Amino acid sequence: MSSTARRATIADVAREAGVSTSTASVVFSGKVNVADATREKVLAAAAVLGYTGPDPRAASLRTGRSGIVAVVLGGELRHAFLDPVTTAMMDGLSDALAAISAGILLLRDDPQGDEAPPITEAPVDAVVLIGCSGRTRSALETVRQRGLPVVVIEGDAGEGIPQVTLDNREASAEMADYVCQLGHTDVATVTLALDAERERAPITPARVAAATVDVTLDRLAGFREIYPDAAGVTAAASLVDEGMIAARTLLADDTGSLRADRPTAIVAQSDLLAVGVIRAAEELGLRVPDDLTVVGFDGINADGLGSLRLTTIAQPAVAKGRAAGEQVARMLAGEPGESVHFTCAFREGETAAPPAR
Amino acid sequence: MSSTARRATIADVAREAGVSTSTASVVFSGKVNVADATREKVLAAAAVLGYTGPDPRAASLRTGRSGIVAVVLGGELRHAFLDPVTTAMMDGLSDALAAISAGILLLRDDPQGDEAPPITEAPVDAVVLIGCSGRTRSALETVRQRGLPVVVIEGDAGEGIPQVTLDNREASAEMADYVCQLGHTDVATVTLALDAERERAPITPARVAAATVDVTLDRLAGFREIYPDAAGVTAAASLVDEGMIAARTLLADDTGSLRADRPTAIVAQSDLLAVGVIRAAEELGLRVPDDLTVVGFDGINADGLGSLRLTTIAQPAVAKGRAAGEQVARMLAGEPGESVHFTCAFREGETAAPPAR
DNA sequence: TTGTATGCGTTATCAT
DNA sequence: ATGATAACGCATACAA
Repeated sequence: MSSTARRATIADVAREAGVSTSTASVVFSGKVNVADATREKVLAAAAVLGYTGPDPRAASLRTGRSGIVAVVLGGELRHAFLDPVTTAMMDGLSDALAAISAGILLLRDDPQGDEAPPITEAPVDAVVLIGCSGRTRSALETVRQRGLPVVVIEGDAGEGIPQVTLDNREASAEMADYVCQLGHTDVATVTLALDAERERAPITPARVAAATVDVTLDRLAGFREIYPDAAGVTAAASLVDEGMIAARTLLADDTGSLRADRPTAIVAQSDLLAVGVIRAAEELGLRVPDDLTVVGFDGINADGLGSLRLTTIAQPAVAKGRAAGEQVARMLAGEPGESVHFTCAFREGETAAPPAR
Repeated sequence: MSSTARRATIADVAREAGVSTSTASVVFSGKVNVADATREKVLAAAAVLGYTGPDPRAASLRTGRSGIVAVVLGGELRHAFLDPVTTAMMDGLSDALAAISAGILLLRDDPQGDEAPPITEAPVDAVVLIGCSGRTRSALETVRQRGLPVVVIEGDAGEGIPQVTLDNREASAEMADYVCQLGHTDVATVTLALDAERERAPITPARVAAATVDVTLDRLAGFREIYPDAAGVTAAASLVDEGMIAARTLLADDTGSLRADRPTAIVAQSDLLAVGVIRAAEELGLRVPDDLTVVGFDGINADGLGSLRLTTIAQPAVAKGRAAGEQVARMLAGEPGESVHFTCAFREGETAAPPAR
């Protein structure tokens, strides 16, 4: 606990051991052969001085590598942990990054006061963006100029940046078509947030025009291919509670009683939202799917539905994360990064049926 | 894209601007007053050269700070993301760390091949350990010798390391006592993992003696205060599926039919496990709480129970995470860290009742 | 196999 | 308000 004494450096160790600093350095990095005798000497000296290995800060300045990959998440970190799709992607990502033994630095997207964006101040080797808003773009520009590899999951980061994408539009259209085939003409949608404001409100052309979240727009566009004029509401986040709030505005009036003009089907942009919609519908006395068809998106095997299985579109979330990690690994190895495209799969459940009326 | 050209450094910028490097540096750090005119010159030069601000690696070597706090999680990262208690703690932690604008570096506990432990090679300012096994101890020693602040959540890291603790034993005893008061004499427990092996097996004195996970041991000890001889099974992780597996071994025989000597109550060490126990019990034709009392631990408002509310012990998980973050902040500010102790609160639900027999 | 020399890009101290 | 200088601690090219 001699806190005043300067910590021992590799130079100290070398001196103590009676060797040169480069020899001592090599003992710890193990990149060059060292005679057993000298190694012992160095290790002994290190033990004496309480030297615990190279300082990561100095090493990273020297080598230009920190072994850290930043993952920038849109919205608050707490949402990230609460969203099953995000956790699944993190799962795949951490798996792929473990292969190059890189750590994951969690960074948030938001402004965080008036300070410089954290990405620009963190010693990272690469950056993975997950569903980030336009606000991140400028910080991203900085990162790119520094020559760091960048991969984007579900978003367009501009020219030459490898993306991991999903066929959101096509899959959404397929789902809407399924609902249409069932005979529904009166359909509404509950979407994810349109922008960083995350406002809960009916969808209007003006709001769509000003939207910045591609996922939301793409899924909405697919839905609109089949139902161009359908009503919709935006949720503030992909949460069960948000689905409930949205559903109430679609199904009931201000007094809480069912509206006569309520839709016979609701297409939610996420499974969590769909679960919320179902829960709210049941609270209002509607049976699913008899009185109301509800479909989701993601395929996360949501809990909380009792024995009902949600009709949804399954996306390969873990694979997306892994793909992003693999591209980072490639780029770090000097190879060019490539965009990777994934497709969803329709998954029939028990929450959709022909309309009663 | 002039990839061959060396990236501009602050020295280049200074030269271009016709000022000294220290002046240029100060323009970017903003720590000292600079004449507006010179600032403009420097910024202009930076723009010309495509200089995007100080290199974080060099800055962190110089200042000794990287703005990164490592969070070491026991077990696989994927489990961490799947465990509601962990995500709640991360939530509180990220909140507290945001206050000092530190990023969170996710590190796993496990051996990770034969390489050096990642903590020792990452440029971090502090370390938070969450439920780590003894294996981490040695790596931790290294970190401590480097003088980095360390805080441990639910675990003993030794001498002088601030801990964030929970009254696991007392709370478990309280819960066991509640079950006892209901009249149950035939009670079994489903525990969390005893060690890093995470074996699913009946609890034996030998296994307990060799156990390394304090949380499991403490909760078990509290339970044993009331039911010293009760049977128990360990689960591999805090997951619904694990609870189901454990429950089947307690309630049914190899052929899948109910055992005559089955318990009338099962005390699970986590809510997720309890949900699994309930699900398995229902599959076996038992009604909860009429035929079987099931209680949990954590208070996470688990989904998947239908309208049934779980009788459990609620722990302040978010507060625990926040407390850890606050201690890190304190220690980084030079003040001594303190251990913080939290207590749980019994929460009555609808999954416990007197035994039928 | 070991040693010598140099620079990675900053920022802090001190003087001006 | 600005500038000169010295570390920060290490890893590598090259020589011996």
